[in-house]
Amino acid sequence: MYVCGMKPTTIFSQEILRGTIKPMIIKLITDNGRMYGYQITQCVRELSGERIQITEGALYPALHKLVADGILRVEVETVGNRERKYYSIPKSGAKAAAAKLEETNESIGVLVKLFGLSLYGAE
Amino acid sequence: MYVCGMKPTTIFSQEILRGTIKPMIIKLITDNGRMYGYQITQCVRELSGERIQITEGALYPALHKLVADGILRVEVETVGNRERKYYSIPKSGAKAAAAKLEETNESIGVLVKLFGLSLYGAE
DNA sequence: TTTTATACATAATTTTGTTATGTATAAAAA
DNA sequence: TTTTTATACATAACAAAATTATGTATAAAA
Repeated sequence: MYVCGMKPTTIFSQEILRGTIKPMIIKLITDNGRMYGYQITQCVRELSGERIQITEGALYPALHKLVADGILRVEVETVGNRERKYYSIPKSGAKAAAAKLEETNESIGVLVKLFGLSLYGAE
Repeated sequence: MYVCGMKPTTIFSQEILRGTIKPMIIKLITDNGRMYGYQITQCVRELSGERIQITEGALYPALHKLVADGILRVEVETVGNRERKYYSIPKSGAKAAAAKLEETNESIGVLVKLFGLSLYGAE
């Protein structure tokens, strides 16, 4: 599980992340079925080895945009006494979500090539 | 050599590129010794399989910023009757340039991991 | 009882890009 | 021969997408 309080120990370029937040959200929800906003930030934080902290100012507008675009659907639930907004991918958004991920994967592949890294399985 | 007029045939996310222009410039100049602006745009275009077209509005401010930061040095040359500004990495900027590339590589590595791709040689 | 964590949200500002515009030379196409 | 395309630089207006700051509210831990 996620352990809080750890500080990033390695260098990381926040700027590279510009444009990756929405794809990341789609990726996580594709993999996990449904997630709520705060959970997404913690999940990304953990998966990135404490390197990426998605800020609220970026997260919530991104989620709202994805819902407006029909790629995500939202369901409100009250847990304890607190509100949670669970996001998932509706059938009607599955195709767009998959296309976005495909596009993102290819773009990362191009970056990998340009910077001289090697992507396992790439031609 | 570069052949003009080809149109991108594959999907590509321009947004993913946000933040990658300066690292790309550093990478290309590190590899090639010295380059001028227009040459950089064509090189990136070719290496990316016609997917990435760096616009002048992004390129020149980025180059000027890198010079201002001491990471690049510029030398003006007249070729034919036209001006070229060659950029290279001065000894005094080598460390910062290498650090920036290292940071970029690690960031791309994190993206690769988050999106479930595999980087050859990664642990 | 104060701080930290959870959970949402928006407004002001900054960063970083695109699009449009500008100057100028050289080569290719109509 | 004239127009278009390519080369080569640059900046200004605008848009997108982030950070930072602020706000509300509950729950748990220090």
